[in-house]
Amino acid sequence: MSEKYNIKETEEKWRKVWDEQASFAVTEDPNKPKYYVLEMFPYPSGRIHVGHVRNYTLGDVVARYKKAKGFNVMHPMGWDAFGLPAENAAIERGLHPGKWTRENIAAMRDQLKTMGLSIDWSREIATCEPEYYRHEQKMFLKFLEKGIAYRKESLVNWDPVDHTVLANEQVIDGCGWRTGAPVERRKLNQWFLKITDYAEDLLDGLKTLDRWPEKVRIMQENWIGKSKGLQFRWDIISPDGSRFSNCSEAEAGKAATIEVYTTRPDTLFGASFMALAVDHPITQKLCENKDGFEEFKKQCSALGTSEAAIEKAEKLGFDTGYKVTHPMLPGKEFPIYIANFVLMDYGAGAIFGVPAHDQRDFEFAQKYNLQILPVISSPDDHDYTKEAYMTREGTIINSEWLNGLSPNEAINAAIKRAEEINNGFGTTQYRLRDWGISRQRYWGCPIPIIYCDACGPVPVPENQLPVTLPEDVSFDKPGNPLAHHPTWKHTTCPKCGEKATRETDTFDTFFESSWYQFRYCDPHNDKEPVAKDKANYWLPEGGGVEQYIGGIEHAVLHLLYARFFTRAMKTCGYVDCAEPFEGLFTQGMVTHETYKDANGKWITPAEYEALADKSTATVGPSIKMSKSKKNVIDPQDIIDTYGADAARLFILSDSPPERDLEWTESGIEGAWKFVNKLHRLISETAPTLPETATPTQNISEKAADLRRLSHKTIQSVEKSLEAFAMNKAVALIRELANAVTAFQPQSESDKQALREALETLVKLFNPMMPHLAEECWSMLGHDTLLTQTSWPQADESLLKDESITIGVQVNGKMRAQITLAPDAPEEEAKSAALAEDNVKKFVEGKQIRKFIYVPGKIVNVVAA
RNA sequence: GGGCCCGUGGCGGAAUGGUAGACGCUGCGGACUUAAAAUCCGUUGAUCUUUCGAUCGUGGGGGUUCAAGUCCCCCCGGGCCCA
Repeated sequence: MSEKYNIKETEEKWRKVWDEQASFAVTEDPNKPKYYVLEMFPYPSGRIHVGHVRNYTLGDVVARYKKAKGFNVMHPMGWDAFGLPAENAAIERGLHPGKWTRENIAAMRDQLKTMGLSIDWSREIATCEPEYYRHEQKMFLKFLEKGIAYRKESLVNWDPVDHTVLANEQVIDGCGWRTGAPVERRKLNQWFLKITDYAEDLLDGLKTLDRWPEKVRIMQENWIGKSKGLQFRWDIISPDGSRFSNCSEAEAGKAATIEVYTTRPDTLFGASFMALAVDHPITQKLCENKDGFEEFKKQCSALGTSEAAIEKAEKLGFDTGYKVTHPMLPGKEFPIYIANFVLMDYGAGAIFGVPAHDQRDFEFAQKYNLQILPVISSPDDHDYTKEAYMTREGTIINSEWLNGLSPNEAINAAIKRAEEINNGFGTTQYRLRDWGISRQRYWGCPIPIIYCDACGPVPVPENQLPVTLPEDVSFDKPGNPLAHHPTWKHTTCPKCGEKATRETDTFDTFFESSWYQFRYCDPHNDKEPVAKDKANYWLPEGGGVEQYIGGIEHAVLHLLYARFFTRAMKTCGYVDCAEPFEGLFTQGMVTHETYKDANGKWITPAEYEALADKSTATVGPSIKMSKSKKNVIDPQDIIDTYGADAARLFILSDSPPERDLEWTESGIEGAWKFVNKLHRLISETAPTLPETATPTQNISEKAADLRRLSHKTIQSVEKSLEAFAMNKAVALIRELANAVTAFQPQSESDKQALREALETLVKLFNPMMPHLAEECWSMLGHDTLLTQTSWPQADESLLKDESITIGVQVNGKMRAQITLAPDAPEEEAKSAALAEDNVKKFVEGKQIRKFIYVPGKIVNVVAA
């Protein structure tokens, strides 16, 4: 009767139809509410992985559902196409990064297309193409004009073997990831964006993002790290007891001072040393000609620049021999050290050490035998000889006029006193640093600047944009191929016409992903990044991407940069939007069990399955898929074997999307079985159904039940999808499918109810399994596309049950069940409950003290 | 050290303070089949009980409530972020 479902053929058929009819192409339509669904775009590594499948399936469910609900949905896709892996491929395999990238894009586009995503492919972008990056060069120059971009010297991680700059994540245990050589700290001139100017606004904006996970907002808040503190001065004393002066002759005699910033002025009196950054302006003065200082400087530079590395490293200091006087304790002096854990970039590059209340200071004090004086008595007998007490709870002690206060009171009191004696002032600081955007790389967007000996850095004139990358590059030499290129960087100064050279650095690739949400609105505009009217339709003032979806790993950097960039673009008049992403969802990872063979070597799931004797192998925990652990599943194999719909269904059904999903063979098989079951159900039933699903009078009890379930399921699936609970939506759909399977129509009206149930079912599973849904819709006799059909409307009158079974408790324990109308009066519930044998049994001989009845929910008889 | 999240059957997971375990996977029993696969039906928290049913049960301990997986306090374990 019914043929086996040919998944591959059918899925291909419908994708072709959608494609030919441009079902997902979208334009601005002022008569429809818009809905912008965006998933974080992929890096074109060459093949999609299961994480992509999860990400894009989630987005597609939202996009298809919202489309059916009548929204004008934009669901675009593109490629985060610049980045280091392309250069690595060039070095390892001799492929040009551009060729490698574009081939990968083509391959991955084909793969993504087999997933059946409702994407408007006409909006596809690739950030490595001049059509894209020319606009960010223009924007950069505009930022420069507005003071949002600037140039300054800054520290980088330098690989002395490769002669190259390393990102923090390329520094492993203080060594270059490729060469293994100890990394050095170096100073380079680099370009920065003034994200710190927006720190307060970025913080304020977080409060409006009520459709973001709390966790991400907290992470960003911590990253911005607003703190109130005290900035004040300490006087320097020379080793011979005279007041030190680094001032000019004219000012000689005045004491030199060090500006210090602290968030913990409450611990002021616990100070026992002062520590300066190696590159603090005064450091060189204090250490001139001191034995061992140059050696110490080298040690510090070997540490690299990442906070994590500094945190882990042993705390080392160099004693300058100078002292400082405590501004609040006249006559009290402390040694000045240069310390490896103090960075010029943080605070003022100078700290006063309070070993009892800061862990780094504590470690430092132990090493150099400095006093550890507690100035807060902890409520819980803290052992000050073991570690620092950093909590802001307790009472201030050993602190003169601060004694007896709480730490928070003491902070205010200390600031007040410093201001009174004109020694300092209360101030706000941010942990957030300006965004360094220079990368010494080839495969990125060239920074459009020309350096002229006479004129300095000069912007590339607009008519010479875009500055494109040269194609003929070699990766034979270490370092940046742009810098080695024989001709590319040589040009003339746009101002004076003399010989000049181009900036050979390129932008950090976070630059591209900071504004792509705007580019999708107007992807082929060659005049400007985005036309204002299009931007204002999709991303208006006070609106953003309705649903953005991606991994939690981008919680801070990408999302913060994009929020900043949006503001910078607004400042420059490009757009009116303030917050780019209104709704954010962060999905969990996809994990898989790990396997080791008898020799303790990692083996793949397939190799494990193929073992003759599985007991020789060990099965490890289910962890994030990684090539090194070999627990990777290739989604293409899955789609080829089970079809896109089954892959999508499985990914949605087993776990809530925010949690980790464990990939299992039995899970994907279960999904595949359900796909086939639905197909069988509809292909067998469809021919027996009447043409209309008009509900009729006098229908059977069972048909009425089925109708109620159909309509209740519409409502509950809708609710689940709105709440991003895709796993629950799938469960509800399975329930309806089970009810439909069990339903045996006896009459014409039964069959109409059945048609209604089936059509509802198909519409409801369409967002999850779109190919199958389209096929079933067609089998049900429709010649219009389901993709263009609206979401079913739940009939209010069918959402209520005529009778309902509720539990009866006696003293809070379940004893029986009664069935009555949902709105039955208390008297009726009481008599029904007390008539139950099992209730009688437990009430017998007792007095009913209380009778609780929550209509439609529960009865509780309290008896004693 | 601080902040946030999580802990429910053999497993993934459901449960506006109101019948804990929906839905699925696995297992077990059965139907169909020469046989198997596929499919379909039944069953599947533990213990006790012939049945009806009873007792226990959401990491542990306390509390609030007629009623707690859910709310509050303490503890244990795991994860993430910040120090």
